[in-house]
Formats: sequence, structure tokens, C-alpha cells
Amino acid sequence: MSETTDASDVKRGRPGYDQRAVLDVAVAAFNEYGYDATSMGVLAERLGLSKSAIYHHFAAKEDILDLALDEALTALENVLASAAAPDSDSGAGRASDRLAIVLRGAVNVLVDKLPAVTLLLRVRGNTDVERRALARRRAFDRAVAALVVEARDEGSLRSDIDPGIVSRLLFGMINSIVEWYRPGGPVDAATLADDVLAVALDGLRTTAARR
Amino acid sequence: MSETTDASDVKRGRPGYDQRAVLDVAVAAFNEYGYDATSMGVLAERLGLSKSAIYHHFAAKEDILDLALDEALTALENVLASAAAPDSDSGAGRASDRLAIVLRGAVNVLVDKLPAVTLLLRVRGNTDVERRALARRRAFDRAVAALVVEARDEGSLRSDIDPGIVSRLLFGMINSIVEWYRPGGPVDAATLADDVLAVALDGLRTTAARR
DNA sequence: GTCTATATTGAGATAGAC
DNA sequence: GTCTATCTCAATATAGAC
Repeated sequence: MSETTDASDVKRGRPGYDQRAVLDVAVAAFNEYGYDATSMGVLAERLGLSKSAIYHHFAAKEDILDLALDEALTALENVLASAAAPDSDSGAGRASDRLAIVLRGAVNVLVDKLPAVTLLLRVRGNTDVERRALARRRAFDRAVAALVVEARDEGSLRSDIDPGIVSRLLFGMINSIVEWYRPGGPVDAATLADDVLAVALDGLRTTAARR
Repeated sequence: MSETTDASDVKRGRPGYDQRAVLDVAVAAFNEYGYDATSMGVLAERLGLSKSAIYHHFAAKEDILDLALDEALTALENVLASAAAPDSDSGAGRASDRLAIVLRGAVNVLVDKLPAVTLLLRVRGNTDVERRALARRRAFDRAVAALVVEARDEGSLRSDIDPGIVSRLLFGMINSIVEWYRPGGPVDAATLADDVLAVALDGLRTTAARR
């Protein structure tokens, strides 16, 4: 798995792909066509390689998926860890503050690692690789749901809606960003995170229009 | 396509499937494994039929997809039509009222036709059938986005967030319901629609916690 | 690190009997 | 409306040379 490469190894004169370059092209294709609908043949075409050359970098098609999913999941898990760490700036603050940190962090990860997270969100659980990824994703969701319960219990969040539904709707909103967000577009990650938090916490209705 | 069948034709003694019964089983499988990952072979297994028997009901695998997507899209388009009709109870009311009708209607369609809508939301656009479905879906999204603009312009919705982002986040939240909602579970469609509207319009934060 | 084969499996779909 | 048998093609993956 670990390649002894120096930095100059990335993007050299002729193709000469390394694992990372193959990964990026593959993940982009997976997101475009869907994992199953993407054959090693079209991957090879996009890379300008033969199919067999890809097998020099990955032992199997599913290993490409595995590596991409791990990238997304690790980033998300780090967000949770940083919000929970007592030594961080969020430390042992109010649950609602920690929740805001996690939501903002999730939006940032999503934008930062858009291809990998997009792939993760489409995993169905057909194979062992996919099931392992789903298990890690569910653990993340459970941790956020627990944070929502905490925030409600401390009085920061409304208590008239089931916290399970709240956290699902929250992440439904956040996760849907992968469907339309494109880097380099008109909206940056920070603005996007602000908007998500604004809608989620204060809603869309103007104060004038509230009954 | 149109079968001259009476009502007693559905579910007779021996298998004796009609198109609808095949459709339902197929769509369930498509949602479980993904369309591409679902072979006619496993479909046949689930139906207790041979592969070739399925071709008596549908000329091609993609025709099954086509019919299911049309079901979901027609239902969503009807929601729009009913909210826009000047003779309906929503008629030519305020844009925010019509928007609320559409959102509530979309949640109901989603719950009512959960398998078909789930399938629709996962379409990538690889084939003509999928591209046609995506085009219809985009038209729906555009109509809702226009309604959001109207509601903002009349002063009902906050104007500090781009209306394009607002409508995307709104439908991100609503569409994500297919990921976890299961009929017969603890929450019914009406409650769910109430919760979605409550979060979207008024937000999660308690009034006490607002700065 | 890449290539040209090729092995092997499983896919969607058809023919034609019952 | 369903079956068995089969066609055809494309998929993942491997062997072994350069």
C-alpha cells in the first residue's frame, strides 16, 4: 500500500501514474456513472491506459472504492474527534456549540473531499467493503444524533420534534450538497456552512411573517 | 402496454404475475442493490420465475426503470399543478402558502410512492431513459425554485440567502427522507410533513437560545 | 509501469415449446 | 404466462513480455 515516492513523483512527463492519480480519475468516473456502471474499460480509456495497467495500482476494482471511502470516513471521524476533544477550542462547551462545530466541519469535509464523500453517500451495502463503510457511517450518524439529544436536553434545541428525525433532516440537508456543489463555483465553503447553520437553526421565515 | 385485466387478475392462485406485480418486486430490488447491480437473474429469483418470463412483461430491463420513474415524476408534477391551479383551494394565494402546499405535497408523494421516488433520486443520467427522467426532475426543481423567489420577493422568506441555495437545501432535506423513512414505522406522513415545514420555516433553535 | 493477449464468468436478451 | 436452452457480448481479472 505505501509507495516509497518523493513529491516529484506526482505528474511526471509521460503518464506514469501513481496510485493517487488513478484513484482520483476513478472516483470521478464512479460518481459520474455510478460505481457498478463504471467498467475498468472506461476507466482505462479515461486514464489513457490499458485495463491491465490499472491492476498494477490496485489489485481489484473494489480496492479503489475501499480507499476512497476510507478517505471520506476518516475525514468525517476527525471532525467528531476534534469537536469532542476537551483540549480543543470547542472542548467541553455547550452541546449546541459542539453540534454547530460538527455541522460546520461536516460541510467543510464535504466540500474539501467532495468526490470521496459523494461516493460514500451512494454506497448501498452490496459487498463487504460497502458494508464496512456503511457501519462506520452509521457510527458517525449515531454520534451526531447523541449530540442533538444533548443540545435538546440543555434547552438549546426545540423539543417538539423527535431528535432522531431532527438529526436525519439536518444531515439530509448537509449531505444533499454533494448533488449540486461544484468547487470554483459562486459559493465558497464558509458561506455554505453559514447558510446551512442559518436555515437549520433559525429557519427560512422572516420574523415579520411569523404567526 | 395496456392490459385488458379485471381487478381479480391481481394475485391469483399460481404465480401468474401481471406487469404491476413484476414492477413492484423489481423496483424494490433496484433500491436495495442499485439498478445496475441488480441482474435479471436475481429479479427472476425473487419473483420465483425464469429470466425469460420477465421479458413477457417488459421488453427490456430499462423499461421497468422507465415505468417506475414515470410514476414518481407524474406524482410530483401533479403536486405542482394542484398548487398552481387557480381553482384549487391554494389557488392564487400567497407564494409562501403555495410553497408550503408544494413542500407538503412532495413529502406526501415521497411517502406514498417511496420506492419509485427513491429510484428517481438515484438516477445518474447514463442512458436516454435516465436523461429524460432527469430533465423532468430538473423542470420540477426549477418550478419550486421560482416559487421560493416569489415567496422571498413578497417578504415571506429571508432574503439574506441565495434562493437557489434555499430551494436546494429544502429539497435536500425532503429528499433525504427516502434514506430512512419506512412505512408502518413510528412516524406518519402528516407528522413528517409538519416536522419538515417546522424545521425549514422556523428552525431548530429554541426562542430562548436565540441571540 | 505499461502493454497484448486471453481466461472466465455473468450479463441482457431471444427462440420456440408447453 | 412460463419454461429450457442458447446466443452474444462485455465484464473483471490474469499471464507474461517489454
